[in-house]
Amino acid sequence: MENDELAPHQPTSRRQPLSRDLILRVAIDLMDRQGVQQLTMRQLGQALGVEAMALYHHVNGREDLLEGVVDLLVNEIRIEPGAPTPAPDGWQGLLQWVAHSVRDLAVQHPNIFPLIATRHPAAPWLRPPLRSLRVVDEFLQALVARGFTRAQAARTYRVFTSFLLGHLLLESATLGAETSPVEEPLDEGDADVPNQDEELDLKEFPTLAEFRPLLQAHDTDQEFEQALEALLNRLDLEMSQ
Amino acid sequence: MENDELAPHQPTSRRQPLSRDLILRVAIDLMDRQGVQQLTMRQLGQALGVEAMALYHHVNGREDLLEGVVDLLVNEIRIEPGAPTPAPDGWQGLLQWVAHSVRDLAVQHPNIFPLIATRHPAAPWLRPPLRSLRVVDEFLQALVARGFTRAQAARTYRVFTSFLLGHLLLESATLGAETSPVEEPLDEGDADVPNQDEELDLKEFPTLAEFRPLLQAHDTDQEFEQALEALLNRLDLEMSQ
DNA sequence: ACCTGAACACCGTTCAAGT
DNA sequence: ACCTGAACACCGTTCAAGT
Repeated sequence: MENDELAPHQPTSRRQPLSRDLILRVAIDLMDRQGVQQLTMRQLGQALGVEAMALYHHVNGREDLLEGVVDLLVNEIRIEPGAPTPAPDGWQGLLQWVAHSVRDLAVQHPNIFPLIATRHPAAPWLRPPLRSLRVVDEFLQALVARGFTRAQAARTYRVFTSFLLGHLLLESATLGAETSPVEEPLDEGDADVPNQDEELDLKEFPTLAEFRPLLQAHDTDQEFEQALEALLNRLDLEMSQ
Repeated sequence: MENDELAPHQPTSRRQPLSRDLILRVAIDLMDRQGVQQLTMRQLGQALGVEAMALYHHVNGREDLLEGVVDLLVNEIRIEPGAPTPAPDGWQGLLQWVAHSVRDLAVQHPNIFPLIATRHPAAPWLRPPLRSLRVVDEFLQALVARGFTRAQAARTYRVFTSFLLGHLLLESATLGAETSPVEEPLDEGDADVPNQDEELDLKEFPTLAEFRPLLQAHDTDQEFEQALEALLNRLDLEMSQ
């Protein structure tokens, strides 16, 4: 019943030597399960079979740890597909590929994506979620290689990051709502109405009550594809002017 | 040189009686200046001329405080203009109005907007930044009043919130980067190159170095208007099908 | 070289006690 | 009714000391 129930990443036996990379990966694992705020240096140390203070030899404090986690995850984004899949030869295909690559990241780490979305990048002209130098460099190069002028590529970077951030932050929030426990304030006096999981008083908002089924019933995948399609059309229009 | 330099909201003289609303407003004031993370119950108490423990009579802990701040700010969003300005009679005019209303909020509180963007709403079908029951109710009603079917209104709510979140979170991040101090890790050995404010090593990324001026030079206002325009066109197209 | 023990300066939060 | 003092169980982080 205590809080040491989460299985440590390593069994009690031998442990790997500490390294920044190992620390970051275990941190990601813990954050995926509990959320970012609940991750503690002491808990992270324990999961690695080490005292918390040992982490400071590989990581420059908690802020640096979070920065490292964000950087590691963002750098997993692939701008061009790997060997088996051929590189898309049109810019539309490229943007589709990148969009899905980033979406996979958001869906796999819904509890961490808000951190990626809100941490200040190294420079103000870097925009989450494409906020690592390597990734942005590759992205812009890939667009230029497909015929964009530099001004068009820069503009596309801005429009595209806005699109990804809006859609994926909302999608990850929905996914994260189940995983990440939000402590209930407790006690309401009379626990009379046992309204399922969703305890929400819509008496004052009849319009909203009417709309509720419509608001929850929607196809996330399809809407992402549609919005992406609309974005590509818009860019196509701008390009040809 | 200590940390009690920020002027308390009240002069040392007499102070107003404590209330949830006053507490929230002072909290907002402090968060605007220092960022969310740095706000402490003890510091907030001090700014109100009171011990931290006194806050717990009006606010249900720190989480509830943050929730209250988000709720208060989101409820400042006006769906229809007030008395002097006439209500827009088309849905395009309505969405324009709301978009600017939300944008004002983001620009006035760039340090708090990430909190609004990432906190889990009361229900999974509520989407930041339009995440208060009253605001969403009014929003949907306003759309229906302008001829939308309910399905169209619900869909517009989703598309519109995605749009706002993407654009405004990125805009507020740029604004917040100046206000919110990020502690520098310090010491790099040789402090040889005194490169202005922006200390970033682009040697490995020549493409990026080339692009940098293009990436920072852009008109935020104009791009917001253009993107909004494009969104309205897209919705218009969908409507007429 | 890498990790630990003990300590410091903080947190949020509780609760009995004051007025 | 509302606020305070003192205390509890935590934090992140430091630093001298161990091996």
